Amino acid sequence: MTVTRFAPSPTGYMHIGNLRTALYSYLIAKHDGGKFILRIEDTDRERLVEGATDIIKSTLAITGLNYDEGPDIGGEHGPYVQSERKEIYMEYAKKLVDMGYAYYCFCSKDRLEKLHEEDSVGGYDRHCRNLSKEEALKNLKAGIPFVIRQKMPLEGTTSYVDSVYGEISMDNSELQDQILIKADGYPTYNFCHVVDDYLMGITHVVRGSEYLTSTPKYVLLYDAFGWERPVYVHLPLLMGKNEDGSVSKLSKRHGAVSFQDLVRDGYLPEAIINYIALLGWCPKNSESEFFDLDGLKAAFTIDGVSKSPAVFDFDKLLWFNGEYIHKMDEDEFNSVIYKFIDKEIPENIKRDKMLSLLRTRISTFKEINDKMDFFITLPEYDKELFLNKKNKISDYDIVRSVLEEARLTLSSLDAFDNDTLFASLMPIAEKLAIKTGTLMWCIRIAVSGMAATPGGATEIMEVIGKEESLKRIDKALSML
RNA sequence: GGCCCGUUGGUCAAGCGGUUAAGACACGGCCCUUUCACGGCUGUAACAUGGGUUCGAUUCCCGUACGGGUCACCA
Repeated sequence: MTVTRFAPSPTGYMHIGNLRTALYSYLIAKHDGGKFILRIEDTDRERLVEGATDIIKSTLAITGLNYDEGPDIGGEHGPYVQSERKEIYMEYAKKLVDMGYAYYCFCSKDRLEKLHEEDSVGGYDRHCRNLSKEEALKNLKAGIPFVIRQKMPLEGTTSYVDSVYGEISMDNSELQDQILIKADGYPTYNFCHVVDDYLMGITHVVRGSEYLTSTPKYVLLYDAFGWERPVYVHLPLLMGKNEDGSVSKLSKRHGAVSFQDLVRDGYLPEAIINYIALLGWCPKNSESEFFDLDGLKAAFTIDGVSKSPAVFDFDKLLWFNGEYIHKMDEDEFNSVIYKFIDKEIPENIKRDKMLSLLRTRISTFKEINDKMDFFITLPEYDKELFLNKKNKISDYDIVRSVLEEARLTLSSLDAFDNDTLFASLMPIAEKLAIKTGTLMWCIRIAVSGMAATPGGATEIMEVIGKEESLKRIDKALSML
């Protein structure tokens, strides 16, 4: 059975690149009807951020990436938080020492720093690699702080097969004797993820391609223990476009790059998932770009994963989001949008009508505020706005005639819905011998103060009501 | 700098030895229309570069350039 995991570090918010990794990991498991595990990698006690785990869990819950095993819900391979598994790692590290694949190192941090200064290339000089057992034991007994390092082969090469990048080979001389257990007794990522992946039965290790060159070290660990190596699936990185046109790893300076930022800005989780699924992966035989989670589960295969880094395109996300919003039904939309409306809506305004006008014209929920402003208060505008070449309005005489006629008609109306308004106003066009467009243009400008509006003149009037409509027409008349 | 990986329009990308080199976003035009949006139609725009291999290379191999990643008691 395919078993994958998402193993984030609780160091803050949920970066969109992390989310994509989680998504792909989930999809690889679920495409095969396998299991998806959540594991919290909190061995860096200094970078720990309170609440970060909750953000991870809530993000997975909101996006529907439900895990079969993990913190809270448990499972047969628990615990799922690495800090609670501390002893396990030490046990395995000692095993490695006994087998000759690792060793105790008593070098102080000061010594290492000095080493680093002297040798600009960096790296550890393997000072303690050949310490005798007796010496090591003596140091241990004396209570000298230690770390445990992996003993890399000095010669030869190590290679493995990645399922997206193919065979990766590294000269063993490139491999540092990396630290497995830190001086504080906690394991490093380099070690504990291998132990956990093995213990938890992970069959496919899915992660960003920044691990491509360190994986030989992990593979060596599997080999040392005699464990079967997992399938590696390294993902191309997500990039952001810089102002100067260059690209670099997607980060905060590129804008809203966390899931919660995006949600706060009015993006739909479904749209975010749909968009990032397509960043670095392409379905086979695709006719549509729209996928919900079930669709992705069915379509996702590793051979569709791309090797080259992908630039995160906010424009396309925006488009996706708009499409998702436009597809929502009104009730659904209305139940979500109120959270984003940050101003009072006056009594005279027909709220539902206004929202339905706006719904198909926004791409994020947040846009609702700016777009509904003119309903609430008439913007300042110049009377030149009435002049319009296409409608053959070149002077204000015709505008005045239209508005005076419209005012007369409107003030006698009882019903003020779109159909009634349209039917009542149309005769004016005939009377003044002008086109519908010309007629409505004048009225729309008067009641909106804008050249481009959501909805036509009569729709806008229905929303703002009779009194306000007349007031705005009077205002226009007084300007002319 | 060493090592690893990558390179198809501005962006995401299909392609996997012979194609008029798809499609989507963005951009331009036209149509629809009481403006805008939606929708429909349409246009501009790409195989980094030099060598091979081959009857034939975007596709395979090598070099170069460019881009990215990595060289932590971070993950």
